[in-house]
Amino acid sequence: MSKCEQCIIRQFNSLKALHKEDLVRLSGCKTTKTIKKGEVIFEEGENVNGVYCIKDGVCKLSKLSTNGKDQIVKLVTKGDLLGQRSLISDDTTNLSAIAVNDMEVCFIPKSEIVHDLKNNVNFSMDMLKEMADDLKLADNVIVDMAQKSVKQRLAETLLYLQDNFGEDDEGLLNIVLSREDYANIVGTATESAIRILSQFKKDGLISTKGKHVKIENINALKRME
Amino acid sequence: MSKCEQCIIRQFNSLKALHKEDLVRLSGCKTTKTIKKGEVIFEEGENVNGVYCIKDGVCKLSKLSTNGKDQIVKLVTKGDLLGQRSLISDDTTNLSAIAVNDMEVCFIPKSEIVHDLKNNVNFSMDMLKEMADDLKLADNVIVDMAQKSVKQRLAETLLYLQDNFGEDDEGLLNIVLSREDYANIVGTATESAIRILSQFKKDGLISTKGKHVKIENINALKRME
DNA sequence: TAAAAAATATGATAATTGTCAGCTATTAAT
DNA sequence: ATTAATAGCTGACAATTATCATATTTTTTA
Repeated sequence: MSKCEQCIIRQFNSLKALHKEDLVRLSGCKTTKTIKKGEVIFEEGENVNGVYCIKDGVCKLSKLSTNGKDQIVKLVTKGDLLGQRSLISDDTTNLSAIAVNDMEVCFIPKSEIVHDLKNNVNFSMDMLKEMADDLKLADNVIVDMAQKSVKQRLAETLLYLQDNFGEDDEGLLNIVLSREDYANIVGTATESAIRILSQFKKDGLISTKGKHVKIENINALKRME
Repeated sequence: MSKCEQCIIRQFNSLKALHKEDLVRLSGCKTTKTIKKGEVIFEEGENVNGVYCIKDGVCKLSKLSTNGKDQIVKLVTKGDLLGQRSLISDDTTNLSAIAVNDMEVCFIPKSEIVHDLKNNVNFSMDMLKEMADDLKLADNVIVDMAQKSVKQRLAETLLYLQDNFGEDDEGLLNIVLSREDYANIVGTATESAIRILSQFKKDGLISTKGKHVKIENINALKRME
């Protein structure tokens, strides 16, 4: 069993504010899980009762709309925490979390996190800061959803993926999403997402290799925003 | 000059977690302002350098999209705090705040709030909780923007206004917005908002008296969601 | 490996929403 | 009180996006 105090992942999230003795304590009660692509980590309305620290992989946070379609609100990845929002609000989770690829995560029980929030100002302040940053990002998403066309949102999504996940040596995006996922991120019908991606391909903005996407003309995509 | 420790407004926000001596300190450095309808409290990109506690009135938080249109992200009202997000992120504000009607607010300098955040766990935890709740609401707005029609969003907005601002003895909503404001809340063209409100009127879902709106058939509005 | 299932792709069409123009009513300014 | 400015309203039309139908390709399962 790996030890939190030796884990470098914590440097990327609020857990970095914890002291060595706290990390040792967390190590003692955390559980490490492997999650297969497509597996549900938790579902909207559930009690999560803790926080996941993502050691590897990516998952999508989505919410079912009354029209029966899933909206992906956020992609959460290596280094991020998962489940803080509902833990802090002492609420069931408002989002479902589903693995986009194989993941490795550590689950830390709620009581431990609450203990540290109450006893370590640096930790709670860092968590507060993360939350404030998330809120700013969410505001930006709201504005994009409300004011931009599907084409613009899809272009932005591609740039976002490039920025956040990078590309491999062939230039292919380091994250693979289904067309349905793309549609659920930009909030459109799957057919519309497919159509626009095809158009982008025709126009030389992107190319594809199987399900992998490569950005060919980043400036043209940026100009669409 | 009124005193924070005697002000009942603080019961409605995180300031309730402060102790009497802290409130006395805040009283000494806060400034009370009257803001006229339409006045700008702060603008996107500015340094706010503190938090506003809203004693009376309503303001809209909006963001300018690249297409030149304003998107109203949130309405902030009596009892709410304003400016926490950017204070905590130590960032310029991402939103503009404009008074929807005449307001009375108290401005508390950043240094004071930061002092209390670091020294009063109850205060920082409450702030964290507020932020988490805001994030949940923002997620809901994202899903609505992405998945619902303009008509559905407008119906929801009317119900939201009814819930949050109530109605007077004639049944008129206790908040008056321009058609442009309605459009900027739901993220549509002003003409579209006008058209749909007219349709709602024809269908007997609402009635209007000048700029005041009255909800006539709440169930029909709810059924649209 | 063959069959079944799922994902991707594309066309046709309908529904929704945006844009532009012009007009009326209301509010503000002189 | 009159004029100017703003807000509200409506029609016509264009653009965007959703829906439904149907191939085709890819992936999964037996």
